[in-house]
Amino acid sequence: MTIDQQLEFLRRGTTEIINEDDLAAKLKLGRPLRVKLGVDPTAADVTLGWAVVLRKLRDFQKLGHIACLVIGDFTAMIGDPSGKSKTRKQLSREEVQANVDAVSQQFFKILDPERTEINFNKDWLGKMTFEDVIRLCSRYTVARIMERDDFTKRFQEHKPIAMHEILYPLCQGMDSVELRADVELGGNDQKFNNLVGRVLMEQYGQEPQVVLLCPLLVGTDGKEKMSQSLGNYVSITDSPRDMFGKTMSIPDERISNWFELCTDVPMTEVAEMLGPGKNPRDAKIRLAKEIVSLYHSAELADEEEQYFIETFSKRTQVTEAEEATIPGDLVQEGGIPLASLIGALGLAPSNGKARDLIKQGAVALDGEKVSDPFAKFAPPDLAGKILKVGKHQFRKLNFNN
RNA sequence: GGGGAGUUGCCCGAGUGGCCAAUGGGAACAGACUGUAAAUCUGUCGGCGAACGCCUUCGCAGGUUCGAAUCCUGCACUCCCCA
Repeated sequence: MTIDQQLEFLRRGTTEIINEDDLAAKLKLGRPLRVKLGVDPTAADVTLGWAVVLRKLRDFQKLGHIACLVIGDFTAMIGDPSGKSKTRKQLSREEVQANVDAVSQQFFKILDPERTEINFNKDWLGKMTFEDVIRLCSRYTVARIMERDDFTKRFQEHKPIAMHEILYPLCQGMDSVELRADVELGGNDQKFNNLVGRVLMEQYGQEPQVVLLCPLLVGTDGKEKMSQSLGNYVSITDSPRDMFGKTMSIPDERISNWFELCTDVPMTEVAEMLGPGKNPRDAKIRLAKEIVSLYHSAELADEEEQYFIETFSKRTQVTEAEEATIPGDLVQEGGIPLASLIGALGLAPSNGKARDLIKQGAVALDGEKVSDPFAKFAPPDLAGKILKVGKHQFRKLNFNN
């Protein structure tokens, strides 16, 4: 590949590269570049949103470069400033390692382990003395820190900003210095932090890193950015069924964006699928299949398409579902109250809510709506039946005496 | 250091002694309609209980009162102005 082709390849699915000339120059060096990506050690699941950046990192690996992951076990104490100014407790290396181990398995569904380096920023940030910290702080000004729109906004709204929070960008910048990063990848919200890295690297006599930003994937709600805490996410470890279903629930306006960021389907093809006279639903099915194929397999993707069409489009009675055993201690004279069963199986947060759901007509047994919130059933009458709660929760009941 | 304002349910926010489990909005959930889309309409939205009801919740801890989210005291935290 020529340098131009490489640039073209890397540019796909990014919002900004600061700056392209520097990147071209670095690519010309002909050596493997060190491409940094910061990782929060508390995260449990890799979401499709996170995968956007990981996939870009993989693109660099494909060109022969090295992925330098920085596990923010030190910076986790601060947490990326978001209005919660609590200092979190420091995680022990063992705790961090356990998280990292769990998450790396997911990483390597995307990344090439041979070209991945894992670092922990506690190794250098944790060793800085107070004097080092003061010297570091002297290299940056309050005004520049306050440029961060998050800080600006909170300041204007009279919301608290704790002192340690403003150290966060500096910490991340020090990571780049320590790793001698050539490139730093990040989501669009990381722009400020990553740029601080550029400034600090120059201050420490290094060539500034190139910053490459990826757009944030909007979650399944179509509004907020995808995140675990908002519950609008698809995890790359989700079952094929969930992955397919969640993808089908995104608003139409997001289809194109999801194709661009989550799949390798050429955008010209996507434009075609969404063209005039086409049903966006079909494009969405294709999208769901692409995603399932990527993290599971094409076969499973086909199966899920069938299941989806049968169950939700044609509304055919479901015959197979996750098995659930009826807890024996629910059995009482006159049968098991259905609401209690729903609560006990975790299909509703409480029995009261379960009753509400029944009243609202959200509960069915083998396709037959149950509308009496106090309905009771004898276990043998329940065994083998499919319990449906809400739009998409199904359980096949069984009972052991 | 001085003066002032504030802390309510997932979020925002009303409530200043009983009619408050606490108005309203948003979010969320369910139903109808559909393409598990959007829009719209309807309903639910602290826990337990079949129900009268009971329990827990309005920063934390005490107190006054027959009765407190509402009054008093102390503590914690936040914001503003002055230095």
